[in-house]
Amino acid sequence: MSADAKKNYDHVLEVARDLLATQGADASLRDIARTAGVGLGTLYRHFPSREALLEALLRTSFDQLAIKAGQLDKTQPSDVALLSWLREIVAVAHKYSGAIKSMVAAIEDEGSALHASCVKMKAAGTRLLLRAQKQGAARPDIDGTDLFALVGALAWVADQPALGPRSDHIFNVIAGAILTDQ
Amino acid sequence: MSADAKKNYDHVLEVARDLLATQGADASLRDIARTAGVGLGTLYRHFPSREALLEALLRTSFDQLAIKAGQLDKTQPSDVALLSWLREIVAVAHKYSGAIKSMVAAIEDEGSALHASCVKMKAAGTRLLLRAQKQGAARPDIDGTDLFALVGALAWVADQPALGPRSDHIFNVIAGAILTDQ
DNA sequence: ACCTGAACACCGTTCAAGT
DNA sequence: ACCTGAACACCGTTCAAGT
Repeated sequence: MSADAKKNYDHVLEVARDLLATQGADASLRDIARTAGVGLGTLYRHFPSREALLEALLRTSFDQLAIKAGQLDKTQPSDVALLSWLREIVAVAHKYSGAIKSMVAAIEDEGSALHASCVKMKAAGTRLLLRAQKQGAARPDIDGTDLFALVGALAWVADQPALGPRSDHIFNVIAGAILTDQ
Repeated sequence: MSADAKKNYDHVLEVARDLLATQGADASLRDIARTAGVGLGTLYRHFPSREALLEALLRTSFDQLAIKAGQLDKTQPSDVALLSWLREIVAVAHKYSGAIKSMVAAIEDEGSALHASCVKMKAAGTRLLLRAQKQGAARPDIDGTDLFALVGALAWVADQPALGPRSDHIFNVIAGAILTDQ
C-alpha cells in the first residue's frame, strides 16, 4: 500500500471510529466516505464489508483485551478475573452501539471478517470461565457459548437508551448468576 | 371505516404478520404493501408508523398475556407464575424478530404507538414480580424496569440465530438469578 | 496502482391526483 | 372517503472511466 493509500485508509478509519461511536455500528457508509473526503469506491476497497470496517476498529481493543485476559488469569482470583474481563468486553462492544449483533453472528460465520477476532475473544472468555469453574467459583453448567450469549445480552441492554441507567445493575444480577456463592 | 377499507386493513395486517414473522420486525413496508396488493399510501394511512403496525400485531398476544398474568397470579405459586409469564412474553417478542428493541424503546417514548401496550405489559410483569418478592421467592433488589430489561435480554438472545440453540438454557440461568433459592 | 462517482436496485415517507 | 403511485431523499454495492 502506497503512502497516499495508507493515508486514505487511516483517515477513513478515524472518521469511521468517530461516526460509528456517535451514531452506532449501522451508521451510513456513504456518510463515512463523504466525511472522510474519499470516494465510495475507496472505502469499499479498503473495507470490503461493514464487518471488515468494524473488525479494523475493534482489533486494537480486542488485542488489548486478550492481553488483559492473560494478565487477569495469572494475577487475580478466578472470579475477579472473569468479572473484570466481562465488564471490559461489554464496554468494548457497547462503544459501537449495535456491533454486538455482528460479533455474535460472526462466531458461526466463517466468512465474516469478524470471525477470527470474535472466536479469539470467545476463547479467551472460555479460559477464564473454565478456571473459575475448576475452582468452584463459577456454576459448572454453562460453557463458552453461554458466556458469550450473556455478554451479548449485557451489551444489548447497555445499547438501549431506555435501559442504560439500569445496565450496571443488570450486569451485577447476571454476574451473580454466573458465579457461585462461596 | 367502510367495509372495503376494513378489508384492506385486515388483509394488510395478515400479510404483515406473515412477513414480519418470516423476515423480522424490520421487513420492508413496501414489500408488505406490494404483497397485500395495496398502494403504499393505504398502508401508511392504516398504520402511520412501523410501531403502529407492530402494535396491531402484538395487541392480541399482549391482551391474552395480560389475562394469563391475572390467572397465573391467582392460581399459581408466585415463582411459577412469574416464570411462566416470562417464558410467554419472551416467546411473543421473539415471534417478530427484532421487535423487542421497539418494545423497550416504547416504554420511555410516550409518542410511540407501542407505548400504552408496553407499559401495560411491564406493569403486569411488575405485579407478578412484587408478589414473588413479598413471598421471598424473588430477589428483592430488582424492579419492574430490571425485569423488563431481562426480558429484553432474553428475547434478544432468542433472536440471534447463532445463540438460538442455547437460549432455553440462558433462560434458566437468568431465571435462577431472579428467583431466590428457598 | 489507486481513486472517483455515476448507475442500479433498493428503502421510508409524503402527497397530488384520481375514483 | 378512500386509494394509488410518482416523487423525494436517502441507502448499500458495483464498476467503468479516469489519473
